[in-house]
Amino acid sequence: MLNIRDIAKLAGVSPATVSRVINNSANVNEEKRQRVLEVLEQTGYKPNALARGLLYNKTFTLGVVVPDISNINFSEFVKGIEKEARQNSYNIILMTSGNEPEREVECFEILKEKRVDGIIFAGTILTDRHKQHLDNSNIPFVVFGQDFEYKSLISINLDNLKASYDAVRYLYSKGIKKVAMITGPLWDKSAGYDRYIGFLKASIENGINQRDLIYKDGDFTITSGYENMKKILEQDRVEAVFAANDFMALGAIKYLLDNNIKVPQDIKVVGFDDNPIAKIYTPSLSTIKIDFYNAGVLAVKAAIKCLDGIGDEKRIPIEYEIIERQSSI
Amino acid sequence: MLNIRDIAKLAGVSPATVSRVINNSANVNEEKRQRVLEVLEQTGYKPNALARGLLYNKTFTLGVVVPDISNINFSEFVKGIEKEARQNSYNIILMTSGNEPEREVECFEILKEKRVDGIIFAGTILTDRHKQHLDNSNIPFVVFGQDFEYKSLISINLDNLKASYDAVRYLYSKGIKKVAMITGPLWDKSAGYDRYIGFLKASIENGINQRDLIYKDGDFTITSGYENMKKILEQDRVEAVFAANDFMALGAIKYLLDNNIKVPQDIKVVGFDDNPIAKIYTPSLSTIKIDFYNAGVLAVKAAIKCLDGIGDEKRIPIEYEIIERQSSI
DNA sequence: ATTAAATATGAAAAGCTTTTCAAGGAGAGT
DNA sequence: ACTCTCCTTGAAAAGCTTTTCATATTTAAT
Repeated sequence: MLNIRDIAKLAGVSPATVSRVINNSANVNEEKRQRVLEVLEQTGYKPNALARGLLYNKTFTLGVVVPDISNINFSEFVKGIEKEARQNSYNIILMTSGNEPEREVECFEILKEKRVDGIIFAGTILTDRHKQHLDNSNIPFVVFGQDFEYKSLISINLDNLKASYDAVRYLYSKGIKKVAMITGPLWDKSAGYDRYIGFLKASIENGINQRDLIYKDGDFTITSGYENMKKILEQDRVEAVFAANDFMALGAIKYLLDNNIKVPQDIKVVGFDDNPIAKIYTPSLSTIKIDFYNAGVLAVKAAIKCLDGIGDEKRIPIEYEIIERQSSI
Repeated sequence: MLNIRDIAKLAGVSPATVSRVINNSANVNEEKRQRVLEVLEQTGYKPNALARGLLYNKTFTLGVVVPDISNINFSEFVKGIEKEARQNSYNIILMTSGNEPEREVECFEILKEKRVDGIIFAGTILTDRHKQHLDNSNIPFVVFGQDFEYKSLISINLDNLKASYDAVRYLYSKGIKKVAMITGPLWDKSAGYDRYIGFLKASIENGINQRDLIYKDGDFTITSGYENMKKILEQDRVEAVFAANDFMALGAIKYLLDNNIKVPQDIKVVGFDDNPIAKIYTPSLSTIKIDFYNAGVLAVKAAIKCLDGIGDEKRIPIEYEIIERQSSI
């Protein structure tokens, strides 16, 4: 591949002059300028971003670490990131972690080697190894998903507790006596846990005794929604079910339909996430919609502001919205 | 951020020695080695990949250009790419083109600047500007989606015509008299066009007169499936509908159910893509499953082989499979 | 016509790592 | 004791671009 010396030789000028033409950084004799432009055009020469990055100590690259890009939430998130990054002439290096803390830290180290200007990380937990890495790194960090407080971390997060609380309150407001829940795994500080607590709070506020509450913990899969719905019905005849994500809600509906229980007439169902399926399914599924695309945009904006040294918001909230569809009317 | 000179100073050795320790490239006095390792550990130093890349003329980075990452097909594709790249210690720079040729070429130019080792491109058309770029670039190129023949391009593609032909034949084999189709946009050489031709071929082979064939062109959205199903029924009472993708198939089913037409008893429906929704929907949707994840894996394998100078397959086929579900039983 | 100012241009250094080359030191063999 | 090897180690160059600095040339001004 050609370098700037080659171009200079072809145009009969010095590398400095070529650089000046490319970057419009100083006056160049018009005739020479034309000669250089012509050579650039003919050769399709592009300056080596590695050399530039080395010089400026800046790569115009952001690292993005998500658990799984094929999850629609994260692909929307990444889409927002890519769009906003592009508009600010940044590119993104995309890495997936499978939600494994070890691999997450591995990603950080590789991104550090590649000298990305910032890292956007969708993760659930901050282990000591994460923190150790952060301590040794001065790369701006934006964390999405959990409400982390650690040094100069910027965190973008959804108030899962409140969103879940609102969803359950919405069901009670329809005159439901008792709402059951299919939760996600209840790790401390996880999104699934907060959603469960929101459910708890709303239920207690509606006069349900905590002992009488019905909830089963699933694992966010359709199958677990199906099976936990079964378990719930074996235990009690409830009027509404709130699931910690849409897949489990759809699994639950599937079980109900398979057993000739009408949704929403007999049992109302509300999910969480607004998966594209929610809209299409019959009956369409009421759910909490989170704008992951916008979250991605905000993450990039925060990262760029941080590395440009302007602005210093540390906590950025994500908007959500209850979408009412057939499953809970 | 620290550089290798700083580490050398801290450990009381020369940069060369630090380099030797990091890369295990030569014998180093054990005592010094320990000192260096200790400093590395304490500082969390990582060598600058830009400098390395400059030296070796190699970045261990692949460029990936897809139309839209939030499309499940492409996110599966990218997932496969990322996994296989990682296993070969490559990273990926992800860019989205929105299927706009101008932006695609823009992406190529940025990726060239960043000196990626190879480019994987999911696109539909090869304009003159694409070709001009390719002529000026010696970066290995893997194109996914269309059967491109241009210089040293490697192309990974699905035989859309044959897949569609098989799907329609499958419907006729069920004793259907006439199959209607909801096509995608019929640009020349596009996937949508090939799927239409496959439908044509299978229909003619089953004795349908081309004049009597019913097909409506949609735009791959659910809405267009819904509306085109209506148009088809206004024209003729068909027994089966083949849609060029699952979204349109689901839109069609929705229209049928809304109008009390039973699927599959009254009308059978087959889609294309095996969108995750296809499996979950009631009735579940028969479709053509394409392994996009594996396509991504193969793309990376081909790219790496090419840039390592081993192997030189130019055409790599993608496997597909008819998945029979409730909508066509 | 002469000096000051402005314009244009190239050489060189910086940014960071790796590898080659040369040299120093230690150990072994005669 | 001397020479030959082998092992260690550091200096320096290469990879590419940009910017500063100094030089050369032209223009303007007196």
